[in-house]
Amino acid sequence: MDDSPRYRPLYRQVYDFLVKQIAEGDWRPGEMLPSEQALAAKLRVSQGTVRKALDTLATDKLIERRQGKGTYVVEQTQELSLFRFFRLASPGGQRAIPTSAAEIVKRRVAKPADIQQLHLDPGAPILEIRRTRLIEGRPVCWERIVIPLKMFPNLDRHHPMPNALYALYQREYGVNIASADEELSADLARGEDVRRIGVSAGAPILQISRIAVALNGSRAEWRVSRCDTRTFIYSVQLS
Amino acid sequence: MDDSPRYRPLYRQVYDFLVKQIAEGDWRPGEMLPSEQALAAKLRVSQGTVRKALDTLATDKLIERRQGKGTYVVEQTQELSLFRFFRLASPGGQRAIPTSAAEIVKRRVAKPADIQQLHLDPGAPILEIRRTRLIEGRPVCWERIVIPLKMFPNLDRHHPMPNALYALYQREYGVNIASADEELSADLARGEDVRRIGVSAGAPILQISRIAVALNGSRAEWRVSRCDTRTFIYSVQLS
DNA sequence: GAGTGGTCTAGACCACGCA
DNA sequence: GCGTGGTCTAGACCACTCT
Repeated sequence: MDDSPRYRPLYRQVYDFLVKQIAEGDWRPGEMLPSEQALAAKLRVSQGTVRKALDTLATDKLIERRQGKGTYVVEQTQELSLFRFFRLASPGGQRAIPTSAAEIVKRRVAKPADIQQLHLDPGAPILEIRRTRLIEGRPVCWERIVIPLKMFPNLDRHHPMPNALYALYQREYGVNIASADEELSADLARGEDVRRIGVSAGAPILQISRIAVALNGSRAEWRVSRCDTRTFIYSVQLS
Repeated sequence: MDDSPRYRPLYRQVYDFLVKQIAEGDWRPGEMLPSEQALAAKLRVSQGTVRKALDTLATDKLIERRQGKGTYVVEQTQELSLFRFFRLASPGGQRAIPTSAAEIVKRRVAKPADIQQLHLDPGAPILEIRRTRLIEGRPVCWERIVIPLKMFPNLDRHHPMPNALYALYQREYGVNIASADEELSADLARGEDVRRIGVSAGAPILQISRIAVALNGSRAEWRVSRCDTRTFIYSVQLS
Protein backbone atom coordinates (compact mmCIF):
# COMPACT_ATOMS: atom_id res chain seq x y z
CA MET A 1 0.00 0.00 0.00
CA ASP A 2 2.97 2.35 0.50
CA ASP A 3 3.64 3.03 -3.21
CA SER A 4 6.30 5.55 -2.19
CA PRO A 5 7.24 7.29 -5.42
CA ARG A 6 10.85 7.94 -4.59
CA TYR A 7 11.57 7.03 -8.20
CA ARG A 8 8.88 7.03 -10.83
CA PRO A 9 9.48 5.20 -14.09
CA LEU A 10 8.43 6.98 -17.23
CA TYR A 11 5.96 4.28 -18.25
CA ARG A 12 4.33 4.66 -14.84
CA GLN A 13 3.87 8.36 -15.42
CA VAL A 14 2.38 7.62 -18.82
CA TYR A 15 0.08 5.05 -17.18
CA ASP A 16 -1.08 7.57 -14.60
CA PHE A 17 -1.71 10.15 -17.31
CA LEU A 18 -3.82 7.72 -19.32
CA VAL A 19 -5.83 6.64 -16.28
CA LYS A 20 -6.51 10.28 -15.51
CA GLN A 21 -7.73 10.89 -19.06
CA ILE A 22 -10.12 7.97 -18.84
CA ALA A 23 -11.27 8.71 -15.30
CA GLU A 24 -12.03 12.33 -16.23
CA GLY A 25 -13.95 11.24 -19.29
CA ASP A 26 -11.65 12.81 -21.88
CA TRP A 27 -11.94 9.49 -23.65
CA ARG A 28 -15.38 7.98 -23.19
CA PRO A 29 -16.18 4.27 -22.82
CA GLY A 30 -16.18 2.61 -26.22
CA GLU A 31 -14.06 5.29 -27.82
CA MET A 32 -10.76 4.62 -29.53
CA LEU A 33 -7.59 6.03 -28.04
CA PRO A 34 -4.94 7.74 -30.16
CA SER A 35 -2.50 5.29 -31.72
CA GLU A 36 0.69 4.33 -29.92
CA GLN A 37 2.70 6.47 -32.30
CA ALA A 38 0.46 9.49 -31.75
CA LEU A 39 0.61 9.14 -27.97
CA ALA A 40 4.38 8.69 -28.05
CA ALA A 41 4.81 11.82 -30.14
CA LYS A 42 2.44 13.84 -27.96
CA LEU A 43 4.06 12.75 -24.69
CA ARG A 44 7.60 12.91 -26.09
CA VAL A 45 8.48 9.35 -25.16
CA SER A 46 9.26 6.30 -27.24
CA GLN A 47 6.58 4.01 -28.57
CA GLY A 48 7.86 1.17 -26.39
CA THR A 49 7.23 3.18 -23.25
CA VAL A 50 3.67 4.00 -24.30
CA ARG A 51 3.19 0.35 -25.16
CA LYS A 52 4.24 -0.79 -21.71
CA ALA A 53 1.76 1.61 -20.12
CA LEU A 54 -1.03 0.49 -22.45
CA ASP A 55 -0.28 -3.17 -21.76
CA THR A 56 -0.66 -2.54 -18.05
CA LEU A 57 -3.95 -0.72 -18.63
CA ALA A 58 -5.13 -3.70 -20.65
CA THR A 59 -4.36 -6.21 -17.89
CA ASP A 60 -6.25 -3.88 -15.55
CA LYS A 61 -9.18 -4.30 -17.95
CA LEU A 62 -9.50 -0.56 -18.44
CA ILE A 63 -8.78 -0.68 -22.14
CA GLU A 64 -9.01 -3.30 -24.83
CA ARG A 65 -6.46 -3.71 -27.59
CA ARG A 66 -7.50 -5.02 -30.98
CA GLN A 67 -4.77 -5.79 -33.41
CA GLY A 68 -5.22 -4.00 -36.70
CA LYS A 69 -7.95 -1.76 -35.30
CA GLY A 70 -6.86 0.23 -32.32
CA THR A 71 -7.08 0.61 -28.55
CA TYR A 72 -10.49 1.19 -26.98
CA VAL A 73 -11.79 2.25 -23.58
CA VAL A 74 -13.61 -0.74 -22.17
CA GLU A 75 -17.35 -0.28 -22.00
CA GLN A 76 -18.93 -1.66 -18.84
CA THR A 77 -21.68 -3.46 -20.72
CA GLN A 78 -24.22 -5.54 -18.91
CA GLU A 79 -22.67 -8.84 -19.94
CA LEU A 80 -19.13 -7.76 -19.17
CA SER A 81 -19.69 -6.42 -15.69
CA LEU A 82 -22.05 -9.20 -14.74
CA PHE A 83 -19.70 -11.93 -15.89
CA ARG A 84 -16.86 -10.25 -14.10
CA PHE A 85 -18.45 -9.80 -10.70
CA PHE A 86 -21.53 -11.98 -10.58
CA ARG A 87 -20.12 -15.36 -9.63
CA LEU A 88 -23.18 -17.59 -9.48
CA ALA A 89 -23.17 -20.47 -11.95
CA SER A 90 -24.60 -23.90 -12.35
CA PRO A 91 -22.32 -26.63 -10.98
CA GLY A 92 -19.75 -27.47 -13.62
CA GLY A 93 -19.25 -23.91 -14.68
CA GLN A 94 -22.05 -22.59 -16.90
CA ARG A 95 -22.44 -18.94 -15.93
CA ALA A 96 -25.86 -17.36 -15.88
CA ILE A 97 -27.09 -13.77 -16.23
CA PRO A 98 -29.54 -12.60 -13.59
CA THR A 99 -32.54 -10.30 -13.80
CA SER A 100 -34.01 -8.18 -11.00
CA ALA A 101 -37.38 -7.87 -9.30
CA ALA A 102 -39.19 -6.54 -6.23
CA GLU A 103 -36.98 -3.51 -5.93
CA ILE A 104 -37.13 -1.09 -3.02
CA VAL A 105 -35.09 2.11 -3.09
CA LYS A 106 -34.81 4.52 -0.19
CA ARG A 107 -32.60 7.33 1.02
CA ARG A 108 -31.35 7.37 4.56
CA VAL A 109 -28.43 8.39 6.73
CA ALA A 110 -25.44 6.07 7.05
CA LYS A 111 -25.51 3.78 10.06
CA PRO A 112 -22.34 2.72 11.89
CA ALA A 113 -21.99 -0.43 9.77
CA ASP A 114 -22.27 1.58 6.54
CA ILE A 115 -19.75 4.10 7.83
CA GLN A 116 -17.30 1.36 8.66
CA GLN A 117 -17.69 -0.56 5.41
CA LEU A 118 -17.60 2.43 3.09
CA HIS A 119 -15.32 4.71 5.13
CA LEU A 120 -17.97 7.43 5.28
CA ASP A 121 -18.32 10.45 7.51
CA PRO A 122 -20.98 10.20 10.22
CA GLY A 123 -24.31 11.48 8.94
CA ALA A 124 -23.47 10.93 5.29
CA PRO A 125 -26.55 10.38 3.13
CA ILE A 126 -26.71 7.05 1.38
CA LEU A 127 -29.01 5.15 -0.91
CA GLU A 128 -30.20 1.70 0.00
CA ILE A 129 -31.53 -0.68 -2.60
CA ARG A 130 -33.11 -4.04 -1.93
CA ARG A 131 -33.97 -6.35 -4.75
CA THR A 132 -34.42 -9.99 -5.63
CA ARG A 133 -32.31 -11.55 -8.35
CA LEU A 134 -33.58 -14.28 -10.61
CA ILE A 135 -31.87 -16.72 -12.93
CA GLU A 136 -34.07 -18.21 -15.61
CA GLY A 137 -37.03 -16.64 -13.88
CA ARG A 138 -36.42 -18.30 -10.54
CA PRO A 139 -35.32 -16.33 -7.49
CA VAL A 140 -31.85 -17.39 -6.33
CA CYS A 141 -30.76 -14.55 -4.11
CA TRP A 142 -31.62 -11.11 -2.89
CA GLU A 143 -29.35 -8.22 -2.11
CA ARG A 144 -29.09 -5.05 -0.12
CA ILE A 145 -26.94 -2.41 -1.77
CA VAL A 146 -25.62 0.66 0.03
CA ILE A 147 -24.29 3.53 -2.08
CA PRO A 148 -22.91 6.89 -0.91
CA LEU A 149 -25.01 9.67 -2.43
CA LYS A 150 -22.05 12.01 -2.35
CA MET A 151 -20.37 9.89 -4.98
CA PHE A 152 -23.58 9.27 -6.95
CA PRO A 153 -25.90 12.27 -6.57
CA ASN A 154 -29.52 11.61 -7.51
CA LEU A 155 -28.82 8.03 -8.44
CA ASP A 156 -32.40 7.25 -7.42
CA ARG A 157 -33.92 9.18 -10.31
CA HIS A 158 -33.72 5.87 -12.17
CA HIS A 159 -36.57 3.49 -11.51
CA PRO A 160 -36.29 0.71 -11.65
CA MET A 161 -32.53 0.55 -11.25
CA PRO A 162 -30.74 -1.02 -14.19
CA ASN A 163 -29.75 -4.63 -13.86
CA ALA A 164 -26.04 -3.86 -14.15
CA LEU A 165 -25.33 -0.97 -11.79
CA TYR A 166 -21.61 -0.78 -12.60
CA ALA A 167 -22.35 0.22 -16.19
CA LEU A 168 -24.45 3.06 -14.80
CA TYR A 169 -21.74 4.16 -12.38
CA GLN A 170 -19.30 4.36 -15.27
CA ARG A 171 -21.57 5.95 -17.85
CA GLU A 172 -23.22 8.61 -15.73
CA TYR A 173 -20.72 9.30 -12.97
CA GLY A 174 -17.38 8.33 -14.52
CA VAL A 175 -16.78 5.88 -11.69
CA ASN A 176 -14.99 2.74 -12.87
CA ILE A 177 -15.23 -0.25 -10.56
CA ALA A 178 -11.77 -1.76 -10.65
CA SER A 179 -12.03 -4.55 -8.09
CA ALA A 180 -14.24 -6.05 -5.42
CA ASP A 181 -13.45 -7.59 -2.06
CA GLU A 182 -15.87 -10.31 -1.13
CA GLU A 183 -16.38 -12.09 2.17
CA LEU A 184 -18.45 -15.27 2.14
CA SER A 185 -20.11 -17.06 4.99
CA ALA A 186 -22.90 -19.53 5.59
CA ASP A 187 -26.07 -18.66 7.46
CA LEU A 188 -29.59 -19.90 8.05
CA ALA A 189 -32.59 -18.52 6.18
CA ARG A 190 -34.91 -16.18 8.08
CA GLY A 191 -37.56 -13.52 7.47
CA GLU A 192 -36.63 -11.70 4.30
CA ASP A 193 -34.85 -14.76 2.85
CA VAL A 194 -38.07 -16.71 3.15
CA ARG A 195 -40.20 -13.95 1.67
CA ARG A 196 -37.92 -13.08 -1.23
CA ILE A 197 -36.42 -16.35 -2.42
CA GLY A 198 -38.98 -18.82 -1.19
CA VAL A 199 -36.73 -21.02 0.93
CA SER A 200 -38.01 -22.34 4.24
CA ALA A 201 -36.76 -20.89 7.51
CA GLY A 202 -33.57 -22.61 8.66
CA ALA A 203 -32.45 -23.54 5.14
CA PRO A 204 -28.76 -22.94 4.35
CA ILE A 205 -27.97 -19.55 2.85
CA LEU A 206 -24.71 -18.34 1.31
CA GLN A 207 -24.05 -14.74 2.27
CA ILE A 208 -21.71 -12.58 0.18
CA SER A 209 -20.59 -9.21 1.49
CA ARG A 210 -18.89 -7.17 -1.22
CA ILE A 211 -17.06 -3.87 -1.19
CA ALA A 212 -16.71 -2.48 -4.71
CA VAL A 213 -13.60 -0.36 -5.12
CA ALA A 214 -13.31 2.34 -7.77
CA LEU A 215 -10.24 3.04 -9.87
CA ASN A 216 -9.09 5.79 -7.54
CA GLY A 217 -9.29 3.45 -4.56
CA SER A 218 -12.44 4.86 -2.99
CA ARG A 219 -15.20 2.54 -1.85
CA ALA A 220 -18.18 2.96 -4.13
CA GLU A 221 -20.65 0.36 -2.93
CA TRP A 222 -21.37 -2.14 -0.20
CA ARG A 223 -23.52 -5.06 -1.25
CA VAL A 224 -24.74 -7.98 0.81
CA SER A 225 -26.23 -10.85 -1.18
CA ARG A 226 -27.97 -13.82 0.38
CA CYS A 227 -28.23 -16.78 -1.96
CA ASP A 228 -29.91 -20.12 -2.22
CA THR A 229 -27.14 -22.43 -3.46
CA ARG A 230 -29.23 -25.51 -4.09
CA THR A 231 -29.11 -25.06 -7.86
CA PHE A 232 -26.58 -22.28 -8.46
CA ILE A 233 -23.22 -22.20 -6.71
CA TYR A 234 -20.58 -19.52 -6.27
CA SER A 235 -17.70 -20.16 -8.63
CA VAL A 236 -14.26 -18.59 -8.49
CA GLN A 237 -10.83 -19.28 -9.94
CA LEU A 238 -7.78 -18.70 -7.76
CA SER A 239 -4.47 -18.22 -9.48
CA MET B 1 -8.61 -23.53 -24.48
CA ASP B 2 -7.83 -23.98 -28.18
CA ASP B 3 -4.35 -22.42 -28.13
CA SER B 4 -4.01 -23.19 -31.83
CA PRO B 5 -0.35 -22.63 -32.59
CA ARG B 6 -0.73 -21.57 -36.20
CA TYR B 7 1.84 -18.91 -35.38
CA ARG B 8 4.03 -19.10 -32.35
CA PRO B 9 5.85 -15.97 -31.18
CA LEU B 10 9.46 -16.42 -30.24
CA TYR B 11 8.94 -15.28 -26.66
CA ARG B 12 6.23 -17.91 -26.36
CA GLN B 13 8.65 -20.61 -27.44
CA VAL B 14 11.17 -19.32 -24.93
CA TYR B 15 8.44 -19.35 -22.27
CA ASP B 16 7.54 -22.94 -23.08
CA PHE B 17 11.20 -23.96 -22.97
CA LEU B 18 11.67 -22.37 -19.55
CA VAL B 19 8.48 -23.96 -18.17
CA LYS B 20 9.71 -27.32 -19.41
CA GLN B 21 13.05 -26.83 -17.68
CA ILE B 22 11.35 -26.01 -14.40
CA ALA B 23 8.72 -28.73 -14.70
CA GLU B 24 11.38 -31.35 -15.42
CA GLY B 25 13.40 -30.19 -12.47
CA ASP B 26 16.45 -29.00 -14.41
CA TRP B 27 16.22 -25.94 -12.23
CA ARG B 28 15.01 -26.80 -8.74
CA PRO B 29 12.76 -24.67 -6.52
CA GLY B 30 14.82 -21.97 -4.86
CA GLU B 31 17.60 -22.13 -7.43
CA MET B 32 18.74 -19.17 -9.49
CA LEU B 33 18.19 -19.21 -13.24
CA PRO B 34 20.90 -18.16 -15.69
CA SER B 35 20.99 -14.42 -16.27
CA GLU B 36 18.95 -12.85 -19.05
CA GLN B 37 22.11 -12.34 -21.09
CA ALA B 38 23.19 -15.94 -20.66
CA LEU B 39 19.77 -17.28 -21.64
CA ALA B 40 19.60 -14.96 -24.64
CA ALA B 41 23.00 -16.12 -25.86
CA LYS B 42 22.19 -19.77 -25.30
CA LEU B 43 18.82 -19.59 -27.07
CA ARG B 44 20.10 -17.24 -29.80
CA VAL B 45 17.46 -14.60 -29.22
CA SER B 46 17.66 -11.04 -27.99
CA GLN B 47 17.62 -10.18 -24.32
CA GLY B 48 14.30 -8.39 -24.76
CA THR B 49 12.65 -11.58 -25.93
CA VAL B 50 13.98 -13.56 -22.97
CA ARG B 51 12.82 -10.75 -20.72
CA LYS B 52 9.27 -10.91 -22.03
CA ALA B 53 9.16 -14.67 -21.39
CA LEU B 54 10.59 -14.24 -17.89
CA ASP B 55 8.09 -11.48 -17.10
CA THR B 56 5.24 -13.79 -18.05
CA LEU B 57 6.68 -16.55 -15.88
CA ALA B 58 6.86 -14.08 -13.02
CA THR B 59 3.19 -13.07 -13.31
CA ASP B 60 2.38 -16.80 -13.37
CA LYS B 61 4.22 -16.94 -10.02
CA LEU B 62 6.60 -19.62 -11.26
CA ILE B 63 9.69 -17.51 -10.83
CA GLU B 64 10.64 -14.51 -8.76
CA ARG B 65 12.81 -11.68 -10.01
CA ARG B 66 15.05 -9.77 -7.62
CA GLN B 67 16.74 -6.72 -8.96
CA GLY B 68 20.49 -6.82 -8.54
CA LYS B 69 20.44 -10.50 -7.54
CA GLY B 70 18.90 -12.74 -10.13
CA THR B 71 15.85 -14.76 -11.13
CA TYR B 72 14.78 -17.64 -8.89
CA VAL B 73 12.42 -20.59 -9.17
CA VAL B 74 9.64 -19.97 -6.67
CA GLU B 75 9.69 -22.33 -3.75
CA GLN B 76 6.24 -23.51 -2.70
CA THR B 77 6.83 -22.80 0.96
CA GLN B 78 4.16 -23.41 3.53
CA GLU B 79 3.33 -19.74 3.96
CA LEU B 80 3.27 -19.01 0.25
CA SER B 81 1.00 -21.81 -0.85
CA LEU B 82 -1.29 -21.44 2.13
CA PHE B 83 -1.71 -17.72 1.67
CA ARG B 84 -2.35 -18.22 -1.99
CA PHE B 85 -5.04 -20.88 -1.78
CA PHE B 86 -6.31 -20.95 1.78
CA ARG B 87 -8.90 -18.20 1.82
CA LEU B 88 -10.21 -18.24 5.37
CA ALA B 89 -9.60 -15.04 7.32
CA SER B 90 -11.08 -13.10 10.18
CA PRO B 91 -13.65 -10.54 9.06
CA GLY B 92 -11.84 -7.42 7.97
CA GLY B 93 -9.06 -9.26 6.27
CA GLN B 94 -6.50 -10.70 8.69
CA ARG B 95 -5.40 -13.99 7.14
CA ALA B 96 -4.63 -16.98 9.31
CA ILE B 97 -2.46 -20.07 8.85
CA PRO B 98 -4.11 -23.39 9.70
CA THR B 99 -2.75 -26.55 11.27
CA SER B 100 -4.01 -30.09 10.81
CA ALA B 101 -5.32 -32.84 13.08
CA ALA B 102 -7.25 -36.11 13.18
CA GLU B 103 -5.94 -37.29 9.86
CA ILE B 104 -7.16 -40.42 8.10
CA VAL B 105 -5.44 -41.67 4.95
CA LYS B 106 -6.66 -44.54 2.82
CA ARG B 107 -6.21 -45.96 -0.64
CA ARG B 108 -9.22 -46.88 -2.71
CA VAL B 109 -10.51 -47.07 -6.24
CA ALA B 110 -11.99 -43.95 -7.83
CA LYS B 111 -15.75 -43.64 -7.57
CA PRO B 112 -17.85 -42.02 -10.31
CA ALA B 113 -17.69 -38.61 -8.60
CA ASP B 114 -13.88 -38.80 -8.38
CA ILE B 115 -13.66 -39.86 -12.02
CA GLN B 116 -15.79 -36.94 -13.09
CA GLN B 117 -14.01 -34.33 -10.99
CA LEU B 118 -10.46 -35.44 -11.78
CA HIS B 119 -11.01 -36.78 -15.29
CA LEU B 120 -9.74 -40.22 -14.31
CA ASP B 121 -10.08 -43.58 -16.00
CA PRO B 122 -12.53 -46.00 -14.37
CA GLY B 123 -10.81 -48.12 -11.76
CA ALA B 124 -7.96 -45.66 -11.22
CA PRO B 125 -6.38 -45.93 -7.75
CA ILE B 126 -6.65 -42.84 -5.63
CA LEU B 127 -5.68 -41.65 -2.18
CA GLU B 128 -8.27 -40.16 0.13
CA ILE B 129 -7.29 -37.97 3.04
CA ARG B 130 -9.61 -36.65 5.71
CA ARG B 131 -8.41 -34.17 8.24
CA THR B 132 -9.56 -31.37 10.51
CA ARG B 133 -8.06 -27.92 10.14
CA LEU B 134 -7.54 -25.59 13.05
CA ILE B 135 -6.84 -21.90 13.33
CA GLU B 136 -5.32 -20.75 16.59
CA GLY B 137 -5.98 -24.23 17.94
CA ARG B 138 -9.71 -24.18 17.25
CA PRO B 139 -11.28 -26.40 14.60
CA VAL B 140 -12.81 -24.32 11.81
CA CYS B 141 -13.21 -26.81 9.01
CA TRP B 142 -12.49 -30.30 7.85
CA GLU B 143 -11.62 -31.54 4.43
CA ARG B 144 -11.67 -34.60 2.23
CA ILE B 145 -8.88 -34.67 -0.33
CA VAL B 146 -8.81 -37.02 -3.32
CA ILE B 147 -5.51 -37.47 -5.15
CA PRO B 148 -4.75 -39.70 -8.16
CA LEU B 149 -2.01 -42.16 -7.21
CA LYS B 150 -0.84 -42.34 -10.79
CA MET B 151 0.31 -38.76 -10.54
CA PHE B 152 1.64 -39.11 -6.98
CA PRO B 153 2.88 -42.71 -6.45
CA ASN B 154 3.32 -43.70 -2.81
CA LEU B 155 2.26 -40.32 -1.55
CA ASP B 156 0.97 -42.11 1.56
CA ARG B 157 4.43 -43.00 2.79
CA HIS B 158 4.29 -39.67 4.61
CA HIS B 159 2.48 -39.74 7.92
CA PRO B 160 1.16 -37.50 8.96
CA MET B 161 0.73 -35.58 5.73
CA PRO B 162 2.44 -32.18 5.73
CA ASN B 163 0.29 -29.20 6.41
CA ALA B 164 0.95 -27.68 2.99
CA LEU B 165 0.45 -30.45 0.45
CA TYR B 166 1.26 -28.29 -2.56
CA ALA B 167 4.84 -27.81 -1.40
CA LEU B 168 5.12 -31.62 -1.28
CA TYR B 169 3.63 -32.05 -4.74
CA GLN B 170 6.23 -29.66 -6.09
CA ARG B 171 9.26 -30.87 -4.16
CA GLU B 172 8.82 -34.60 -4.55
CA TYR B 173 6.84 -34.98 -7.75
CA GLY B 174 7.67 -31.86 -9.74
CA VAL B 175 3.97 -30.98 -9.92
CA ASN B 176 3.35 -27.25 -9.69
CA ILE B 177 -0.18 -26.22 -8.80
CA ALA B 178 -0.88 -23.26 -11.04
CA SER B 179 -4.52 -22.50 -10.30
CA ALA B 180 -7.59 -23.74 -8.49
CA ASP B 181 -11.26 -23.70 -9.41
CA GLU B 182 -13.49 -23.40 -6.38
CA GLU B 183 -17.24 -23.83 -6.07
CA LEU B 184 -18.88 -22.61 -2.89
CA SER B 185 -22.25 -23.44 -1.47
CA ALA B 186 -24.07 -23.37 1.84
CA ASP B 187 -25.22 -26.50 3.64
CA LEU B 188 -26.39 -27.71 7.04
CA ALA B 189 -24.07 -29.46 9.49
CA ARG B 190 -24.49 -33.21 9.89
CA GLY B 191 -22.57 -36.28 11.16
CA GLU B 192 -18.92 -35.69 10.40
CA ASP B 193 -19.28 -31.89 10.65
CA VAL B 194 -20.57 -32.27 14.18
CA ARG B 195 -17.87 -34.75 15.17
CA ARG B 196 -14.94 -32.91 13.63
CA ILE B 197 -15.63 -29.20 14.15
CA GLY B 198 -17.98 -29.30 17.07
CA VAL B 199 -20.92 -27.47 15.57
CA SER B 200 -24.43 -28.64 16.32
CA ALA B 201 -26.45 -30.49 13.72
CA GLY B 202 -28.33 -28.09 11.46
CA ALA B 203 -25.82 -25.26 11.89
CA PRO B 204 -24.83 -23.42 8.70
CA ILE B 205 -21.76 -24.78 6.93
CA LEU B 206 -19.80 -23.29 4.04
CA GLN B 207 -18.73 -25.99 1.60
CA ILE B 208 -15.83 -25.40 -0.77
CA SER B 209 -15.18 -27.83 -3.59
CA ARG B 210 -11.80 -27.23 -5.19
CA ILE B 211 -10.09 -28.68 -8.24
CA ALA B 212 -6.36 -27.94 -8.19
CA VAL B 213 -4.89 -27.68 -11.67
CA ALA B 214 -1.22 -28.31 -12.39
CA LEU B 215 0.96 -26.28 -14.71
CA ASN B 216 0.41 -28.70 -17.58
CA GLY B 217 -3.35 -28.42 -17.18
CA SER B 218 -3.97 -31.80 -15.58
CA ARG B 219 -6.17 -32.06 -12.50
CA ALA B 220 -4.02 -32.95 -9.52
CA GLU B 221 -6.41 -32.87 -6.59
CA TRP B 222 -10.06 -32.63 -5.62
CA ARG B 223 -10.68 -31.19 -2.20
CA VAL B 224 -13.98 -30.62 -0.41
CA SER B 225 -13.77 -28.42 2.69
CA ARG B 226 -16.67 -27.86 5.05
CA CYS B 227 -16.22 -24.82 7.24
CA ASP B 228 -17.75 -23.14 10.23
CA THR B 229 -17.88 -19.46 9.25
CA ARG B 230 -18.97 -18.02 12.57
CA THR B 231 -15.50 -16.63 13.30
CA PHE B 232 -13.54 -17.05 10.08
CA ILE B 233 -14.98 -16.12 6.71
CA TYR B 234 -13.95 -16.89 3.14
CA SER B 235 -12.27 -13.87 1.63
CA VAL B 236 -11.55 -13.28 -2.04
CA GLN B 237 -10.68 -10.34 -4.24
CA LEU B 238 -12.22 -10.14 -7.69
CA SER B 239 -10.48 -8.00 -10.26
C1' DG C 1 33.49 -2.66 -9.25
C1' DA C 2 31.17 -6.45 -11.25
C1' DG C 3 26.95 -8.59 -12.16
C1' DT C 4 22.10 -8.66 -12.00
C1' DG C 5 17.49 -7.11 -13.31
C1' DG C 6 14.79 -2.55 -14.76
C1' DT C 7 14.05 1.24 -17.93
C1' DC C 8 14.19 3.58 -22.25
C1' DT C 9 15.10 4.29 -26.98
C1' DA C 10 14.95 3.72 -32.22
C1' DG C 11 13.99 1.13 -35.83
C1' DA C 12 12.61 -2.97 -38.61
C1' DC C 13 9.36 -6.14 -39.87
C1' DC C 14 4.96 -9.10 -39.16
C1' DA C 15 -0.15 -10.01 -38.58
C1' DC C 16 -4.55 -8.16 -38.78
C1' DG C 17 -8.84 -5.34 -40.14
C1' DC C 18 -10.78 -2.59 -43.27
C1' DA C 19 -11.88 0.11 -47.24
C1' DG D 1 -2.68 -0.44 -49.41
C1' DC D 2 -2.86 1.82 -45.37
C1' DG D 3 -3.07 2.17 -40.42
C1' DT D 4 -3.24 -0.37 -36.32
C1' DG D 5 -1.26 -3.21 -32.72
C1' DG D 6 2.32 -7.31 -32.08
C1' DT D 7 7.02 -9.05 -32.27
C1' DC D 8 11.93 -8.75 -32.31
C1' DT D 9 16.34 -6.68 -32.18
C1' DA D 10 20.54 -4.02 -30.43
C1' DG D 11 22.30 -1.01 -27.52
C1' DA D 12 22.59 2.52 -23.75
C1' DC D 13 22.04 3.68 -19.25
C1' DC D 14 19.95 3.25 -14.36
C1' DA D 15 19.08 0.95 -9.78
C1' DC D 16 20.12 -2.60 -6.74
C1' DT D 17 23.03 -6.26 -4.32
C1' DC D 18 27.04 -8.22 -2.93
C1' DT D 19 32.05 -8.51 -2.46
